[in-house]
Order: sequence, then C-alpha cells, then structure tokens
Amino acid sequence: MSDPRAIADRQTQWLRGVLDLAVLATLASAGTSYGYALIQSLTQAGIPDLKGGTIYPLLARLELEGLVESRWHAGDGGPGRKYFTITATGREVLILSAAGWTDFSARIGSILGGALSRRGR
Amino acid sequence: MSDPRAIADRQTQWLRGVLDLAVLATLASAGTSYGYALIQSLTQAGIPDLKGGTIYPLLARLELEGLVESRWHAGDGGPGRKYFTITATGREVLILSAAGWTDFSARIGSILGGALSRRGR
DNA sequence: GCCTCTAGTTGACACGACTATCTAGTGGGC
DNA sequence: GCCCACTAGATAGTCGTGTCAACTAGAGGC
Repeated sequence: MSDPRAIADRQTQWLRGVLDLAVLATLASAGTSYGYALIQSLTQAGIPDLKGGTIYPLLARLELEGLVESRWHAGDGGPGRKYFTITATGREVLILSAAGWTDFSARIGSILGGALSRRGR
Repeated sequence: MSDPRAIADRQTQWLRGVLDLAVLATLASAGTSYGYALIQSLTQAGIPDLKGGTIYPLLARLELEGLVESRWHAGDGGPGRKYFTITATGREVLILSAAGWTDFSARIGSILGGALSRRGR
C-alpha cells in the first residue's frame, strides 16, 4: 500500500510488448549494437535494471522473426560479441507498432488523467 | 508482414499492469459500477474486445488487495449484479501508479520517437 | 590461484490476459 | 413448450514473456 516498490513492480509489467520496440528503436538509431551494450543504452534511456535473461532471449526472438540480423565477432580484449542490426522488416514493424503505441498510451493517459483531474474538485 | 493484426496482438500485451489502473480510474469517475458495465465503459474509452474472463478475475484481485469493495444487488429485470466501489487505498494506488505510468510512457515515447524521426532522412 | 568485469546462454518460475465453458435470469420468435 | 439471444458472473487451462538464478568463458589485476 502506497509502497513505492509497487510502482517498480508495475514498471516491469509495463515493459511487456514495449521492450522489444525499445530495442528495435535503439538498434535503429545506433545502427549496430550487442546485448550487453543495449542494456546500458536502455538504462541510460530510462529503462533501468534490465537483466541478461531478459535481453538475450528477446534478441533471439527478434532474430527468429526476421526483425534483426546478427553477426559474431571474436573478442578484442574480452569475450566475443554478437552484433545485431535491424532489418528492413524490423523497421516496418517498428514504425507501425510505434504508431500503435503512441495511440494506445494516449488513450490510457486520457482514461487515467480524466480520473485524476476529477479528484481535486 | 506489416500485418495490422500484429498490432492488435501487441495491444493485449500493452494492457498488462495498465488494465487494472484503467478499471480503478473508471470506478473513480463513475463512483460505482459492475463488471459487465465496466467492459462497456472501457470499450467506449478505447479498450475494445475485453472479455469477462479478463475483467472478473481482475476485479477479484483488486478486491483481495483492498483497492475496491463490492456489494451484491439482486437482479432487477436480469441477473444479479456485483457493484464495485473504489476504496481510499485504491485511490492512493491509482494516483501514484498513474503518475508512474505518465512518466514511463513519456520515456518510451521519447525512445520510439527518437528512432522514428530519424527515419525520414 | 582467485576475483572481477565483460558477454552470452539456459531453465525454472510467476504473473496476467486470453479462450472456452459453465451457471442463471429475462425476454422474443416460432 | 422450445430454442435463442442478451445480460451477468465465475472458473479452468493455455500461452507469452520478464525475472531469478546459475552457468560457461575470455581478459586483466592482485
């Protein structure tokens, strides 16, 4: 109750169906990246506490769906990295889905906002 | 691909952790309502295709957590209805979580928007 | 030898939206 | 009388996906 942690818990629920778009978007701007770096990029972008067990299966799914491509580079001062690039299909999906998300979040925002603005009066 | 249905599929993922807030918000503005009517309210508010199997367990969860209260009214020209009212705790959770959602959706929006605005060139 | 950081993989688990099916009351068509 | 549709709610089971936890492995420091 009023537990600030409850919001953090919600946040992880909110990531569902959005995180893959965030990854696609990050790849779209970065051009090419790899899992470990993506975690850091997304943390900087405001999605903290991402775990490897979340990102790597997600990237595998995206590759299976043909939205990203990967190439393996042997380690240069560290373990090897798997570099990912967004495909043309990935860009299409990103554009369409991002539009859908904007729409959706606006609808939810108005539902929540409508209730909140009403409480003060 | 570019299947418009894929976006509808995503939408159901996006509801996670948001649908209960939407229900709380609807109850907060409506004062009192019941499951079947909530489905119709939310459909009007831009969340279509909600099923009983989604709403009723959700309301049960909310009641377990003490965010809503229910009272049974025998049917007046139809089956009985279980009327729900938001509690004080529910209002608190709604306010805090709605703020968290606004924050979250803004962050995601900027991540997606950043990638999309870059695509035109 | 051991620890830490980087980098990726995998399996068990939990949570919640969906599907499908069930009970019940009311009213309409035939 | 019977079947169907609509309202209203409950419940079992499925599936996707984020989390946790443990693991392999290379490079560098001590």
